[in-house]
Amino acid sequence: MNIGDVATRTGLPPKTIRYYEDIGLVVPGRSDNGYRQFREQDLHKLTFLGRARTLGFTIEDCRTLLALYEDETRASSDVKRVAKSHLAKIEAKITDLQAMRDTLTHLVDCCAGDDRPDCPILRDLGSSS
Amino acid sequence: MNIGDVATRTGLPPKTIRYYEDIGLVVPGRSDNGYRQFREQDLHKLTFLGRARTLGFTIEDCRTLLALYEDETRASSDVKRVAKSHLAKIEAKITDLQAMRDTLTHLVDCCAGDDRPDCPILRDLGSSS
DNA sequence: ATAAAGGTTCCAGTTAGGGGAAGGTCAAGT
DNA sequence: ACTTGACCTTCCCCTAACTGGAACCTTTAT
Repeated sequence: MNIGDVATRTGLPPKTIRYYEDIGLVVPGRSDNGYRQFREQDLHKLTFLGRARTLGFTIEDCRTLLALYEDETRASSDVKRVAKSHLAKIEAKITDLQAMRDTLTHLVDCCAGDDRPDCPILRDLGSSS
Repeated sequence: MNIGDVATRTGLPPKTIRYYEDIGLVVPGRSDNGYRQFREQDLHKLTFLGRARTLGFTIEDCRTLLALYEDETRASSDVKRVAKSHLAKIEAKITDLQAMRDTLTHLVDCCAGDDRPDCPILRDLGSSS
């Protein structure tokens, strides 16, 4: 299977697939003409990667998860640890963003948004707090 | 005032302050020895930048906001527009992260996390859905 | 005199790819 | 047989917003 077909079937852009080969996440074979040749196994791995990335795992997380995925003797606790650590980061980010949102919402609500120059948003940004 | 003092008073690292000069957000003077000399006005601008960045505005947003801040004749609606656009992006990100969190939470809850290899997390990642 | 603490510039690296150039290959149509 | 267009290849530069480090200079304290 050529890279275009893999791209279609996994939903990943060809560029991304080549990148994943570059950093050693997949190792497709090569045809005589130099084209990459993907097997079902590669496709499966790439699908795995796409799904993990959708869930916000970093590439390094993906590398770890992929190794666990391929290790038939792994302990599920190892996987759970990675997932929980990632989950904690996501929750921290959500908390951060919510704080930003709350502050900004308040400021936006306070701003008249008309032709006059007076603006509570700028007033807040200009204060040291 | 030297960069170190400015760093202390604004909470921004010296590296960041130099970077902001590089990209033209502040233009401190120079002493005979080549050291940057910051005035109160620069300090004020940097504080503004620090606060705006804390609220997640991009550097380009900051550039816009700073220009509005310095323009005594701006319309508050211009500021409000930038803020609302940023707010929308923040809310989109929160929604994204919440979806990730919900999926991951579910998966983590389903995983025994023991010595056995069976793991719903990997099972999910491996499936095309 | 010397050493520590501060300042300077410049270069490289970070994430996870995206854009685009220059060129080789393959299948179809004329 | 030739050409066209779609596909593939490698290569290099670009992104955001800094951070780290090297090599070097200046000021301050001992």
